[in-house]
Amino acid sequence: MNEETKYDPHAFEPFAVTVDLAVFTVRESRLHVLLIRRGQDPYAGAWALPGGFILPRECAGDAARRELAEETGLSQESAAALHLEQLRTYSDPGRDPRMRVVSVAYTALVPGLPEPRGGGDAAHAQWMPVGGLPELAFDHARIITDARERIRAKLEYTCLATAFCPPQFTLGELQQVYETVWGVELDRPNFRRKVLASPGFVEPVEGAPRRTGGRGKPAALYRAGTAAALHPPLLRPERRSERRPEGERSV
Amino acid sequence: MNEETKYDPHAFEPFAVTVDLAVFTVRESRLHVLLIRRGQDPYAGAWALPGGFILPRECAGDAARRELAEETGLSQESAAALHLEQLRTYSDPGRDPRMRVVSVAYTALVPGLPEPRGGGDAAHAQWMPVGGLPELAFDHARIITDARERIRAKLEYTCLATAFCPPQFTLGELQQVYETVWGVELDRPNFRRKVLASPGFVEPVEGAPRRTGGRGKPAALYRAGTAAALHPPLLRPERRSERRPEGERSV
DNA sequence: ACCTTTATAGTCACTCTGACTATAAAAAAC
DNA sequence: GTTTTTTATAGTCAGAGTGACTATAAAGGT
Repeated sequence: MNEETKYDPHAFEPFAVTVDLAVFTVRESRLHVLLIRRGQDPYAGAWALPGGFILPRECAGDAARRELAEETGLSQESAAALHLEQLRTYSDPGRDPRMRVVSVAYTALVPGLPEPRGGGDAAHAQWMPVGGLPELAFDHARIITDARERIRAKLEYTCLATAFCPPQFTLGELQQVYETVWGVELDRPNFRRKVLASPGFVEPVEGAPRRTGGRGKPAALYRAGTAAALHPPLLRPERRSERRPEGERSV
Repeated sequence: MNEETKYDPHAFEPFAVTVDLAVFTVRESRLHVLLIRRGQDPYAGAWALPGGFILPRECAGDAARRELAEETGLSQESAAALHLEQLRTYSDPGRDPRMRVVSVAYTALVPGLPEPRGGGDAAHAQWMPVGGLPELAFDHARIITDARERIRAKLEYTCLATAFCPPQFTLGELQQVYETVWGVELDRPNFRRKVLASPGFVEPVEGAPRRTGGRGKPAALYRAGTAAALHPPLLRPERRSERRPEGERSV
């Protein structure tokens, strides 16, 4: 920042700085986002992303973890273990009708099961499928759109998908994550081959295979590996069809 | 944001919100970043990224464009044409010793030539090679590190590299961008083959080939294509060696 | 003229990928 | 209890993509 010639704290109206959280999970083969119902104006009664003000001695990431713990009833420790990633900052002057609010949006991915139960803010927290969301407060619909696109892209070249899975999971469950987030069907043997060929993506668990509700042959269990990036990347099939038609090639 | 239970503008010390700009260019096969010398404390005399406060009725992106135009002497129009991308927001409570400053960092890529000349803030603006930067003010060294990593990654799967090139460029120049940003040497025929096979990455210009300072065979000229994403991606060679050794494969 | 330099064309083996077939092991249907 | 269905896993094959490399073309330098 170059405040040298412009620094005058009174020359500017105060900015409020908040965090917003786009927390996603996969349930019943559908992507869900965590929403809360607003109790006050503006947008009283509307659904909104969880979030809140950054405290004076707190960075945005800490604020996001704190809000997430508060509003989902998660313990501070399990919130600390979550995959939380800064998405981007929304600063449109009109995005909050009351005052100038700049919001740093974060994305978190959680395994399917945990129901948001909660003390305090979590009273009205609820998972909603991202298809057919209601009207959302502020620019939160935009934030969700951006977050979804970010997740879609990151599944291609990172190991992020395991963040949607419980500590132990089958390759079928991992494939469901990809299929749900990308909205495509993938060939099972090919998916398996690529995942297992990506070093550090998943590691086999030596325990017994699971079967529980499953109708077919029991699947082997895996846990998330240590790698963060995926090489080679797992490209989504759609994009391949953006290929230029034959004969149009340059030179 | 969930201000419903917490909204009290006086409960929080005011936050200042700024933008910081990490503007890169490739000169003489080295990546350079645009820095300005600070005239005032804190960090008087130190080098810093250009940037400044967001105005009351301005979003962060507009502020970034305005500051960039002011501090590089670019016209507002050419600044509007630049590739400007939000990097991330830095909100550490101690990052500015004077007060709580949250800064939204942006990355911009410009073609090699334009020397920052400037009215106003630009008086002390200068391109500095990213290898061996001096001590920087605030957390700006961190911002530059993050920005470089972002650019390195985006060259793989987007057409971003053309933003470093003038309107017309040779494939050799484009390759230099990759080699400079990635810090690797690439095989020229293979690079050529991959770029031309990526639909919409570059388009041939029908004019005469250039030769100017060149010592060898004149190269054909290209301009940036219309595509934003690169399929298939141009993976940097380093990462391939992260491959897991033979025999360690799961299952 | 020759050498050097850069651009461009092409080759070849290897890998990766998508599409597909086959087999195994469980639950559900009969 | 046998058959059918379902899911997991193994394997095959052709085509695309890639790295390493060779060859030729067209300029400037000596």
